[in-house]
Amino acid sequence: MLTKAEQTAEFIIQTVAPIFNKNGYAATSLSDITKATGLTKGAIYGNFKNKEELAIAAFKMTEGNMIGRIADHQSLSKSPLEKLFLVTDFYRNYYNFTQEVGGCPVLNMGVDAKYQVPSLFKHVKSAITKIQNNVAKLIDAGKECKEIKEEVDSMLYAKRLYSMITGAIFMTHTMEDNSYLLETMDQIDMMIHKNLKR
Amino acid sequence: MLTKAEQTAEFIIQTVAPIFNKNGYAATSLSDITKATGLTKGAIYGNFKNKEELAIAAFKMTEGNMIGRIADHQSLSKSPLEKLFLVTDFYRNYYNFTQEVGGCPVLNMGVDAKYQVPSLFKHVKSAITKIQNNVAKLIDAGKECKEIKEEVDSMLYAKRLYSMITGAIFMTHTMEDNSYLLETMDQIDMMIHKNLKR
DNA sequence: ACTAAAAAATACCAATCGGTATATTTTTTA
DNA sequence: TAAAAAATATACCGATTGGTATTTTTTAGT
Repeated sequence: MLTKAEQTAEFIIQTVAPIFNKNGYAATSLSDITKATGLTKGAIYGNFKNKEELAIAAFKMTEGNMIGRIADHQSLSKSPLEKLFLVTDFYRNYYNFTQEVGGCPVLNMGVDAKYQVPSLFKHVKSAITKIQNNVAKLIDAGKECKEIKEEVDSMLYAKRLYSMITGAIFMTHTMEDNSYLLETMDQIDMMIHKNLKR
Repeated sequence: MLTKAEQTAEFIIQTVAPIFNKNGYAATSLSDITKATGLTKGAIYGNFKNKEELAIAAFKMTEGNMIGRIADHQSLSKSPLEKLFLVTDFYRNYYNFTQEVGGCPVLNMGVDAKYQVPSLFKHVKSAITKIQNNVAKLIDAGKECKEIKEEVDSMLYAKRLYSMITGAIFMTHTMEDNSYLLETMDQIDMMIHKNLKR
């Protein structure tokens, strides 16, 4: 059973994560946080050391949630190649998903935290590495079961894939036009068919 | 001849642009601005209505500078197809360029200003539209002089190109690894050869 | 060189910032 | 159910925020 404090901490994180994600670290004030949660500074600082630690906790929660969703979606198929297509399939609905949480956490915090909150920025880098490695491993597994060409450079394609996806996320969000995301996923699917598939 | 005020305004913009670009709008304080310029608030507010107007002026300057550099680089060739390759060539050196000015202004401000400074965000969108239209026009010109296939959708490819470039910029900056930018430019060059070139 | 106008510096404003020490309330445990 | 412990609220801190009114300095025109 969770203690009261653990419940509160979880509640604060859930409430505050989209605010940090939307507004960025500096533009999210303690009063924004108390107003949104309905709690006082006492409760916030009783559960978190400071604003920075709270922002990190919030990002880690959102990151975990996101990676979990991708993993869940991938589990729809056993085939590595199919799982790759499920990745693009996941990102086809990403605009809706990210609007719930105030934009893409990796993109937003990657830009926001870089020069402002190095401790948080490290977590962004690690999140990217995780997602990228997941794709690389998928490609390797695809080679092993003869679905994917032996000669493809899995890391090169993992980087390509995630780089393209992130670009599409940025464009869709700033141009407020989902077609960037959809067209890029089509393009990636084509790439998988042409360059990866055996 | 420029008046004193015009000189000062220009100096303030030049000094302050990289700071806004690096730190974002909210995290750039008036005291950051006075410290960097060596001027007082009186001088700042004598030349700009407020922080917001200054941030916009700073972005417009950086944007103009950037678009100018792309245009200059394109003028190295008369051929539309060659100009397309010069675009990717430009972005191969983009990591160095952006480190001077504290990161990519379009990317940074696109993320930073979206929910914070709508007036500034509009300018980011317009900057993207300009660059994208420039690429689309290049493709159209390429069709006209028979360098590029008649059937290619110029807008689709302009969006693809800029989306991929932006993704690579983000990845290179947050992973602090220039290979994303270089590999993406290789990939785009390949795409031009295979899908656009006649 | 003198003067009017423009520009920049100074001094100040209320509001808000992140954070803390203390008091109060709510849980938990005995 | 009473006491101990944990969690939350209150009240406060100095520093800084963006912005302005006023004074001083500098520039430009004669």
